Amino acid sequence: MSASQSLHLSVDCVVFGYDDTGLRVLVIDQKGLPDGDHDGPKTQLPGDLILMDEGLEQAAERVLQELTQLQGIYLKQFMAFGDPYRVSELKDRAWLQSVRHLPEQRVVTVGYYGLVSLQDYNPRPASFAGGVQWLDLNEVGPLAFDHNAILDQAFESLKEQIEHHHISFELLPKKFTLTQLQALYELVLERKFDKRNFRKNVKKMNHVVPLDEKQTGVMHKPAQLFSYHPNENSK
Amino acid sequence: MSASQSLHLSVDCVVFGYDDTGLRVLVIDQKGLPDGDHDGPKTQLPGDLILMDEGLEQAAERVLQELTQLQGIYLKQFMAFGDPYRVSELKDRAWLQSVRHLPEQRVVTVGYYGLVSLQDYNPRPASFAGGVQWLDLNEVGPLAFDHNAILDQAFESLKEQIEHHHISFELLPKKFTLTQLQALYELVLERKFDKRNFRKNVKKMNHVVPLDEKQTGVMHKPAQLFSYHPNENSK
DNA sequence: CAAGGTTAGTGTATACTTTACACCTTCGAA
DNA sequence: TTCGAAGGTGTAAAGTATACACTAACCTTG
Repeated sequence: MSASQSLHLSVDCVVFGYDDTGLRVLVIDQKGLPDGDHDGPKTQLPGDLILMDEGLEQAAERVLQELTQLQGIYLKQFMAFGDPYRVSELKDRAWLQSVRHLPEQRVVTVGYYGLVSLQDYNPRPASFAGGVQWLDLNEVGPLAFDHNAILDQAFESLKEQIEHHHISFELLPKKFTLTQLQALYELVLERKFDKRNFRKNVKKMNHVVPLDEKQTGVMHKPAQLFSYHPNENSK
Repeated sequence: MSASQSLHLSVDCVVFGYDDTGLRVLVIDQKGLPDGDHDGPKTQLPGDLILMDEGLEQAAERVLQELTQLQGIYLKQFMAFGDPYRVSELKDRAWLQSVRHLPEQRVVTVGYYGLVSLQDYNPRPASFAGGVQWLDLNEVGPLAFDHNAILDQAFESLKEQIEHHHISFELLPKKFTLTQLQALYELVLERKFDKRNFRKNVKKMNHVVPLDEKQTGVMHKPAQLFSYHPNENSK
């Protein structure tokens, strides 16, 4: 019954970044791939095997830090992916052989999605060896392994969570305008909102508080800035 | 970087069963425990290591079948649990030593919750070697490992899912009354509903269809029976 | 410095949804 | 026949969601 196993466990991170130009996902190049005779995809989600003494979320944090320099961002587990052959497709062989001791080994992965404001964080992706890119969500090409499926699932989870939990603010700068907030909701939920109705709803939320400050450097009427205060529950 | 690992992966199942007496969870005795000098908990959620060539959901199905005879029930993955020390507590040592080759080994587990109608399925739990019990949700004592936390998380997920997906019917007999449906919602969501309003809402759902049949054998006005038809979407 | 471009910001009327609430019906048992 | 027990039904009032159009404030350019 308790069969002897030998499999690996990894975490993969789907990091969503937002700024006024849209919603993006962080991908990394598969470094160490010998140039030449491979035509499979060369990008993947940041992920790696977990270490023996670290927890899952801890592993996700470490992997992100190591591969992308990102630190301290919101992370949430959304699903484990354990198809026995998820890393065995032909297209992925070359890279695994160049990187793993046991490239044939089954790998189960736990997916985390991360949220980050591209404006506040400015994570200068290209600073690290091995390219790091922010791809527009609608222009993500084929990724390694089952990473396209993992990405889709992450986006589904984000959609479900954003309406019921206060996570949208993780994607926005600390000080944001209501137009930014609305645009974010429209991108994630893939539908439009009426400006006046949207603002009416926001004003009912006591965790979104107006600041004594306005936008600067814009060539139009500057907008009021708001910020997120998690514990403004009563009042 | 791609650290050599040696850890095990398991699935654990939180099977919720419902009948007119309430909502229950399936637990099993830790069989093979030497009697005597252990005073830790003796029950746990059904779960086991996954086999090398099976998927996660497949493993959950197999484990349930092996340990509890249950087959073909609704199963949904809800979370992976990977604390490095989740199976290392003192209370759990004795059992692991009696069952595993490598009792000290770290085990990451993927949680599935299952739903079953106790009335239709009648899974005669005690029929299998090693006790299988349906515990009332409010009377679950301490379980092995982190299984109480896993159970709590499963129940949270159930609450979130039941409102937006058509899973309540998995807990009900094929033919059910609106009172049964309402009682189920009240148990899961831990709040009361107004009978008339509840029924108004149900009647808007075209996937709940009335049958030409009534309850029998009750000592009061017999209720209309309904059943669930997944694909009654338009009309 | 005036005009034009651009986004910010605001209120009301209507449709829809949610809530609160009480009485008669139908069966089996006594 | 009566009684106990759950089944089944409608309406009014409150609250929520939707649709919709104009003025305000800043920057830029001529």
